[in-house]
Amino acid sequence: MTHQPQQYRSPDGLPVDIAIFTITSHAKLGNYRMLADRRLDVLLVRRSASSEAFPGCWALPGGFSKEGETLLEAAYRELKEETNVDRDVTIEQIKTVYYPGRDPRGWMPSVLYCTLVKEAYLLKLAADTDADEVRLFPLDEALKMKLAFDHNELLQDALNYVQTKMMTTTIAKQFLPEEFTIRELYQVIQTVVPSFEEDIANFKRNLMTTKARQGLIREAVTADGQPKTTDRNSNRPAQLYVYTDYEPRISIYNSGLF
Amino acid sequence: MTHQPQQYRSPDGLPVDIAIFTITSHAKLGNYRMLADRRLDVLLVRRSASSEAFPGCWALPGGFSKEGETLLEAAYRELKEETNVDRDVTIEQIKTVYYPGRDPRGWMPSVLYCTLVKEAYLLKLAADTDADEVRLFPLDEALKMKLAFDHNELLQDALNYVQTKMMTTTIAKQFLPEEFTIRELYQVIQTVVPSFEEDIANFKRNLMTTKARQGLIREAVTADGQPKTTDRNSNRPAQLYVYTDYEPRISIYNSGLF
DNA sequence: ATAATAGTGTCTTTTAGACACTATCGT
DNA sequence: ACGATAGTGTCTAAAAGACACTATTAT
Repeated sequence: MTHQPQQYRSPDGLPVDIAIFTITSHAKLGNYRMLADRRLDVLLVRRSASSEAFPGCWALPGGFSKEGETLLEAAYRELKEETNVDRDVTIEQIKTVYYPGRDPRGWMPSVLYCTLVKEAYLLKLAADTDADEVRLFPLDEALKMKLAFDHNELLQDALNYVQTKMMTTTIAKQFLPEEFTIRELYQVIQTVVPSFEEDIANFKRNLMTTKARQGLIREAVTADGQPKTTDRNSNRPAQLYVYTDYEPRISIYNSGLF
Repeated sequence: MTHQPQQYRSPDGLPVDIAIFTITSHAKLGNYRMLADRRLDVLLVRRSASSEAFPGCWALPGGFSKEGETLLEAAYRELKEETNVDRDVTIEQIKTVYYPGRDPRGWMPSVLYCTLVKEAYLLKLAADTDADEVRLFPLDEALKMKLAFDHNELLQDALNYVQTKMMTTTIAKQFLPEEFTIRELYQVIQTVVPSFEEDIANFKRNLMTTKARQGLIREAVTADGQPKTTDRNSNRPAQLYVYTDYEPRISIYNSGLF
């Protein structure tokens, strides 16, 4: 990389880190079709053994934004480099950290992003990459590890952000297929925010029939207008739903605390 | 791809901009004590006529973070430099922008912060500074001006952030005295989020008696345990309240849309 | 008495929560 | 018939919303 001498010499990019979350499914054994267990995972990469700082440590993926590239573009590039995901995923900026001593090597801010990726998009990951270099960790496990730099804090910040957004926006859709069942929606919310608990019958009614949430999701229908169902979670088919583009401005799943 | 050691020298700071909001009071004329009108204002500074970029333009205050200083410390320093406020105010980070061509002079990201300052803290501002260089603008006016750089967008982002937080957290307290009336609280919310409208009698009842919001604010009492009142807004004294440290995790003022 | 804000009371509708119950399907 | 999930119905309690009413104070 070349640069012009200036009053202060500066890089043409900024360091960008990204927390890539996914929900993995773990089928239960049994004679009947049952709901899979689900778990929140985060993708970490291992720093090379010859790294100057934190060699061999697991860390959030990241890199420098390049000349002519926005920060968000750099985040998308990182995502693609690590997971080969090059699809319609949303990436959001969480925060920027910079304080003296953050990196033993000197000046090193970091702009933290996060994204929620459907499990299906990551199927190739296991096949294509060396699991000793890039892999998904269960979130609670990752939080207990000693990550490089201040990545434990960054990961916690990202988690808090996602949990808040999960209860106040429709980001659950990023973890769900286009068409999903009420139970799947409920399960996604609970996987991200375990303290969310509600009678599922009431959950459905509150979601579908109260004024403030009317139109948040609607029933999926086939080409000829018939209700669309799936039997992927149970023998008895269940109604599918889709999100509309309505974004309520409060906690969208109940009107009290969660 | 993780961070590479840098091959180039770099600045030891980052540019920091700060949106400083306040609510100004404007007393109405009349023979009786009346509630003041309130308005949301933002502080802007004028760039010098000899600036290389955007000379003479109004802009959000900002500057570079210094060596040995965190970004947040830099934001506090900026706040003090512009307003002489050196008190218990909260400053929050909103976002970081960086994209090619943002600054005609070259590399220029910006880390945007915002803060809410009580009007009382800014009383000296008018006296101490040249109003042609630093002054408060009504927010709607500021949004219509042609500000330097991308500060129109930054200001809008800051406003959106504050509006969202106003409805989902207790930041209203940053605009209020320690002890305030229900009406003052209501007025602050409405000043920041004009679409918030509610029968004030119901507002009070919902705030004080519903389970999810129980304990959010409580009645102020004197040393001997008597209810504390004020007559600053009306001839009839009104009960004062204080915030507790309870932070509900939903829209805290009603359970529907706002 | 009046103007202004503070505060109470009551009635109706909507929403929340608990929980028992029925339905469907593959094995 | 059974296991599992899907979905319905009903009763009670809590909350929201509309709105009329009373209270307090300086002038």
